This record gives sequence, C-alpha cells and structure tokens, in this order.
Amino acid sequence: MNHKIKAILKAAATVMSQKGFEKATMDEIARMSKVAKGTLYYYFQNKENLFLQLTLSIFDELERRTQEIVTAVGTAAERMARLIRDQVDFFSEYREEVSLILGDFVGSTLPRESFRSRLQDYYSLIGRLIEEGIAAGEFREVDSWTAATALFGMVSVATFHWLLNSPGMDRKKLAEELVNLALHSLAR
Amino acid sequence: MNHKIKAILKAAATVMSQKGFEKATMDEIARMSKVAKGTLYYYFQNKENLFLQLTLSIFDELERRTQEIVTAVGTAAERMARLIRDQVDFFSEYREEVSLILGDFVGSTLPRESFRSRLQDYYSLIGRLIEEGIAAGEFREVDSWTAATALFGMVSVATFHWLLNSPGMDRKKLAEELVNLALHSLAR
Amino acid sequence: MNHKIKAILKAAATVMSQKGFEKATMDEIARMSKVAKGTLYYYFQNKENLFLQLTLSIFDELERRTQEIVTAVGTAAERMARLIRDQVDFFSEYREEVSLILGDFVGSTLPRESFRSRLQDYYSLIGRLIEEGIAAGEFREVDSWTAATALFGMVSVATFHWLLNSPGMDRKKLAEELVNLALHSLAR
Amino acid sequence: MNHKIKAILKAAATVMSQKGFEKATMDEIARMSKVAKGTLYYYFQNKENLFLQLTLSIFDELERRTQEIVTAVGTAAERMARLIRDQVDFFSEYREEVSLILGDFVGSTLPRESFRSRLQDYYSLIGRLIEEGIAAGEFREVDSWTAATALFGMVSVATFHWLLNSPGMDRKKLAEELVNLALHSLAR
DNA sequence: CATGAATGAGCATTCATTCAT
DNA sequence: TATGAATGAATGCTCATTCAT
Repeated sequence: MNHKIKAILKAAATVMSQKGFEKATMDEIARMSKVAKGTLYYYFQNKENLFLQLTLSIFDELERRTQEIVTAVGTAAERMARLIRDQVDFFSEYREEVSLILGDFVGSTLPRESFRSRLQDYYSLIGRLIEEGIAAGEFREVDSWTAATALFGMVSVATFHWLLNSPGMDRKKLAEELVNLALHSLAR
Repeated sequence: MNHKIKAILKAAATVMSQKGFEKATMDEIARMSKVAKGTLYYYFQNKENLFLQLTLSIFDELERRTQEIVTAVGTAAERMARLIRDQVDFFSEYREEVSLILGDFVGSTLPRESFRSRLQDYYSLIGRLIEEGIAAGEFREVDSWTAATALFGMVSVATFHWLLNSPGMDRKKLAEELVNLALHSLAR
Repeated sequence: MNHKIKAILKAAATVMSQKGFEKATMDEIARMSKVAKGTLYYYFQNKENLFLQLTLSIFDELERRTQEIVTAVGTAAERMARLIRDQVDFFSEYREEVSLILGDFVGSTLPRESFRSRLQDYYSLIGRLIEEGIAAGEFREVDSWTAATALFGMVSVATFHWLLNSPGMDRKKLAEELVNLALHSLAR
Repeated sequence: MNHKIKAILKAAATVMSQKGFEKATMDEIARMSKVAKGTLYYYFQNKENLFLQLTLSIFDELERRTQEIVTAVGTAAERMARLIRDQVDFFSEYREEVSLILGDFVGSTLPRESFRSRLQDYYSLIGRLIEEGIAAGEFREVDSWTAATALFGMVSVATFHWLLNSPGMDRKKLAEELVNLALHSLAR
C-alpha cells in the first residue's frame, strides 16, 4: 500500500479518535499526514469514506486474529483464555482506532450498516467457540449469543477504562483478571 | 422547572440521540420544542451546556436507582442480581439518551471530563458492592475495580446489541442470562 | 419587500450578469450588498435559488408589461409597434438581468425547465397578437410561432449588440428601425 | 492535425456544450478523449485556451460559409435567402457548439473580447450584403448595422427555440418562413 | 421574559494546473 | 511526447451564537 495512503490513514486514526469523527477536520488530517488537502481526496472519496477505510482495516485485523485463535487446537477454555488476552492486547494496541469505531457504533441509534454486519460476524466467531465449549461439556448451558456479546463488552469496556485511567495495574494482570472472570462465568 | 425548559430538554434528547451531538442543530431543537432559537440561549449557555444538563439528569437517575439497590438489605449476590436487572431495564428505557452519552464518551480519546468523573463514581458504587460480597465470603477474591467495569461492560454491551438487533429473546430472559453470567463469574 | 432582500437581489443581478452565474461568488454578492454571507442563506436557500428569484421577478415584470400592451385597444400593428418599443426599453433598463437569463437559457442544451415554460408563455403572448393581426387582415399569413420567436430574437439581439457596442445611434432611433423592420416583415 | 488533438477537441465540444464551460471539467474531457490529463496541457495552454481553439474553429466555419454565400453571384435578395437557409442549417448542425458560444457571449456583460470582434466581423458581412441590396435598389433604406444584428437575432433565436421545442414543423419549412419574414422586412 | 434577524468563522469538497519521470 | 500523482486556492454552505427590540 502506497506510503502516502498509510500516512493519511494513520493521521486520520489519530485525529478522529482524539476528537471524534465530526470534530476531526480534513485540514488537520492533511496537516498531520504532511500531505496537501487535495491529496486526501485523491485517495479517498470523502471524509466518510476515509473513516470507513480506516475502520474496515481494523475489523479485518481483529477478525483475522480472532479467527486464528478460535480455530486453533486446544480446549474451548484454553482458546477462550487466549482470545481474551488477545483482545486486551488488541484494544491496547489499536486503542485509537477501536475507540473511534465503538464510539460511532454506540453513539447513534442507527449505526452504520457496514459496521453492524461486521460486528455480527465477529460475535458469531465468539458464539461458536462458546457453543463448542458447551458441546464438549466444558461450559454451562448458556445462550451463546448473549454470552458472546457479554464477554465482548466485559473485555472491551474494562480494557478501555483501564486505558483511560492508566492505573497501577499492568496489562498482564488486567488480562488475567478478565480471563478469570470470563471462565468462571462460563464454567460448569 | 419551567415548562419551556422541559420542552427544550425533551426535544434536545430526541434530536441529539437520533443524530448525535454534532449533527443535532439548535435550529431543529428550537423547532421541535416550539420555542424561538434565542430562547434556547436564554435558558442554556450554549449547546454544550444544553447537552450537559440533559446528560447529567440521566446520570442522576442511573445513580439514584443504583444507589438505592446497592444500599438495600440482602446478600451481595441478591443485590447484584437486582442491579443487573435494573441496568437492563434502564438501558432499555433510556436507550436513546444512554447511547448518546456512551457514544460521546467512547468516541473520543478525550472524553468530557464531567462524564469521566461521574462514571468513576458509578463504578465505585458497583465496586463497593463487590467488595462487600468478597468480605462477606460470597464472592471470590477478584480485583473489584476490574470486576466493576467488566460487569458494567457486560450488561451494557449485551443489552445494547440486544436492542439493536431486537431478537426473539424477551427482556426478562436477557436479564436472567446476564445475572447468571455475572454471578457465576463472581461466585466462589 | 425587505430592504436587505432588495440589496441582495440587486447585487446578485450586477455580479452574476457581469461574470455569469458560475463565476459569480456568494462572497462577492454578499460584499456588494453589504450583508454578511450568512444573510444570503438566511433569505435564499442557495445560489441557484437566488438566481431563480432574481430571474423570475424579471419574467414577471416583462410579462406584466407585455400583457398590458398586447391587450390594449388599437390595431395589431399599433400594438406591435408599442411592444417592440417597450422591449427595447425593457432590455435597456434590465440589461444585466436579461443578459443573465438569456445567457443561461442559450448556454445550455437543457435549459432550466422553469425558464422554458415562462418563455413559452411569453411567446404565446406575442403569437396571439400576430394571429389577431392576421385575422384582422392587417398581417400576412405567417406561422405565428415562428414569427413570435423571430421577432423576439430580432429585437433582443439587436438591442443587446447595440448596448454592448454603445454606438452613436440613440435608443429612439434603434427602436424605430426595429419597429419598421418588424412591421414590414408582417405587412401584407 | 495530430489525432490526439482532434480527440481532445471533439471531447471538449461534447462535454462543454452539454454542461457549459464552467461545469465541464478537464478530468472529464481527458477521460472522454482517452488521453491523460497532463496531455491536455501538453497541447493546450489551459482550459480557456482549449475553449477558444474549439470556438474559433466554429467561427471560422461559419464565416467561411457566409463569406462564400455573400460573395456569390446573384441578386442581394437571392443571396440573403441562401444565407438564412444556411444559418438554419448551421445552427442545427452545430447546435451544441453554437449554444456554447452564444451562452458564453450573452451570459455575461463582459464577454470574451475575441468573440466580440469575431461577431462584429460576422455582422459586417451581413451588413455589406444589405448595403449592396440597398444600393441596387432591391432593399429599402434601412440602417444596415441594425438590420444585420436584427436578422441574425431573428434566425438564431427562432432556430434555437425550434430546436429546443422540436415541434412538428420541419427544418425546410422553418427556413422558408424565416426567409420570407426577412425579405419582407427589407423589401421596398 | 422571549424573540428571530443577522452574523461570520469554519469546513468539506472541487478542480485547474504543475512537474518529476 | 505523454503521463498521472499531487497540489492548494477557491467556493458554496452550515450553524452556533449574539443582540436589538
């Protein structure tokens, strides 16, 4: 991928996640990516599209990683633990991009349709892992869809508030606490 | 409270939660509240302040209800169950307002300071209940702050996605699933 | 009509007719009418609409005057003579506005629909006068629609080129030359 | 002439006459001529110049044809009749290009200087024919300059409105009506 | 108390033009 | 000779805010 495109996406991620989609200006994104404003429009149709490109690449990465973990060998509990640790890492690493996506998603009563279906796909991944665990007798009989969204919420919200309040706890400790809570919530 | 103020707050809640803070215009809020645009500025310093008034009343309500539940008599587990059921109700009832607040909160790395501290207060309420449960030997020894944010995320995210995707499951069932997951995650 | 609206319309007429619709900027119109740019949008939806308001008022005025002349008492030839003299006056008086309308009309293969029908109406007025003259035996048997457009073209184009090249000839003389040509073209 | 230049001029004629000079973009012209955008600037100084080249070739053609008719043998009336028939044909054939030029010309009070003088030249051609007719005793004593512009307006406006409203009348009939009106207006 | 006409800073977007290759 | 990536000045339009009445 073109090096200017990368610079633009990086700058967009920074500016938009700091100020939110609406308050971020194309001027500032251009300035930060050291590209003329026209260049933004040479590579992206408009602000909305720039936002979309940015977010879809994050979704791709998240799905890719999760897919890999979920389909690995091991007990459901082991994979669930790995998944939660990876989510903590992911949210930390892509903090800016993820908060941007989530903010957009939560903030409007009618979220962007493209997000909605991507997120559904993502929940399905988690849901299937839970169902496998139930089938294998590792997990209790819970509603897999509710549990999937609940676990995602648990990890994402806890991680974000940890990031925002940068407490004394280190990341490893946070991840282990969350793994622990999650596995107990599912355990027989 | 003056009936014009009420009309304005009501209109602001509707418009802002439908379109988000940025896209909501003072013009539309004035039109919907059947008040002249100048009147908005007679009663509220500016758009930001109107948003804040609106928002804080929601926080007040949430805290009031939670406070009441947390300080009620009963085991920690009983109170936790009640709290989760109430959160599901609250998020359903104030869906638009809550999504407005959360969207604003999550959507930028630099959230409004007033929200941040209010949310901290709220987490403390939950955190204390968890600590009580631990002290009483009802709950495992978990990090209360992590558990508080995790439980809040679990309930809020699951409820929002349930609202968005309006599935076959009824609200009661959702609440019980979440209570179940939460209590298991904390149980010894 | 509001005094600011008048100032805006006047300025728009001047700027747009000097530079054409596209090259005229809202900034310049605002500057010339000594009104803030926002005020233009307070009174007119957009540039297009400002243009339309401007031109429709001209059409109204032209039709009003022509209507009056055509329906007056007198022979068809007398009224035709008066009509042509009035057109010369009108085009001179509203030079800017008229050149703006005509330019837009001629300049695009698909002229604004609102203009098209207005102009049709106007031709009908002239066409009916010609038909009256034919019926009364004053004029030859010509196709009234062709003659109406031809006479309009004759007067408008000649007057405009006279205005552009501000020659030695005075307006009265020009009008009489055109009356003369027109009546001869129709005379038995 | 280079075949790329031809392609560009052809595309420019199409795009500009459809959308007008301002709304036509160099991008679209490049796309339609299947040439890179830079190539437009290799062969033409700028957009204005491209427009001019295009335009002048139309003027050349019109003047060439008119010149030929005016200087042919025959009575002034015969040549005038031929001239008018040819104008109807010309405006029909080059409808788009002519409307482009005329729209630009009429649309602003400050028309491109190059057009102005070309049009003056063209009027002179017609004017001289009228003067010949007067001298030969065929035409009445009219002001030749006024008559020239009047006749041009008559034919052009009538033809354009005929084109726009594509009525039942055929072109031959239109031309004969106009010849008839013109000759009567000049006849002794 | 309440109004709404008027404002102007701010922003997304367009597009003619340039220039290194 | 030909290209197309890159530019940035220019422009239409929005909207929170003010203030005279």
